[in-house]
Amino acid sequence: MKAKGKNKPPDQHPTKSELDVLQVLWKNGPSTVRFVHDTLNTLKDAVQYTSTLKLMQVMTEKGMLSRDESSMKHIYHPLLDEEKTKGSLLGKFVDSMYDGSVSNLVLALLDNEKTSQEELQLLKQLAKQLPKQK
Amino acid sequence: MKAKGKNKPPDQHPTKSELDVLQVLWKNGPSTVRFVHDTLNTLKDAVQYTSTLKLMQVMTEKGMLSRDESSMKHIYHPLLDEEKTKGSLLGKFVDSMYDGSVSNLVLALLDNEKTSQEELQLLKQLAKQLPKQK
DNA sequence: TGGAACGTACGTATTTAATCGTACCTTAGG
DNA sequence: CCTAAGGTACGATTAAATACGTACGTTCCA
Repeated sequence: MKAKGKNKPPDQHPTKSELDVLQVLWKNGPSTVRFVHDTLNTLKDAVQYTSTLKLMQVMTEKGMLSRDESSMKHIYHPLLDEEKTKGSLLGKFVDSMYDGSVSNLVLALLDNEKTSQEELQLLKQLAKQLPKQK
Repeated sequence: MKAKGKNKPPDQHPTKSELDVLQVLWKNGPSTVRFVHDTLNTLKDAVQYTSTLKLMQVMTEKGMLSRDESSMKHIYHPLLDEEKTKGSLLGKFVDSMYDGSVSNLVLALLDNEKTSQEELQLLKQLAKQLPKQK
């Protein structure tokens, strides 16, 4: 037997912490709690192992993850699709921040420090041709 | 006297609800609780007036808003700058969702349903020239 | 003039995310 | 065998965001 989840409706949106866990699984494939925990805490503030364990157990109850319990070290699998999930979150973000207008978002990128010089040049070009704001 | 706030450090990031309030103030200028409440609840799930009132009072304590109490109907002013606040939130979003890569975000927009046909055409053009992912 | 309509003040309940501590298994090695 | 290392299970706690109810003040006009 493998990949045994508590089959609940895989609905709701992940929280910030849950998204962090999902990112690790999407990027590295099904993993143990230990792996996810170590990966996240190399770069972050550091949290107890049991906190990560609990988080992932709760996510499993919520139907976001399933797990393979066949071996002692459980392997967790993401049940949410990366593209769909991110697409949905992006949509919500655009709605609440930019009035649902992708054009507005692109314009905002022009002023954002995350945007590289190279990207900036291209965006400026694009901006000139963008349709009027919704 | 006017615009009296409890002068606290105007730091931290707004929550979802707080952002909603700020959006109304940024868009319409300083307003009463009544106006903000009605504006938000025309389009949303509906919450009690006192909930909005309390939220805005708490935001004032946090230093996100100041208020003019000279008339009975208090007028609330946003203390956070719209561009700076949104820019910061956008940066965090790009970091947690797209590895800090604006290019990745733009690519994601190609598949998002919020993107109009018109915008889509332009984005496709842009995408071809985007720098390699970070 | 009195009461409906509309405001604010404020204590508090509810919910949920996030974090731990502790108890208890399993396994490999000396 | 027995114990240290490393897992899992689970109850409990903390902190913050949300959401109300109730008390009470002001205004205006029927």
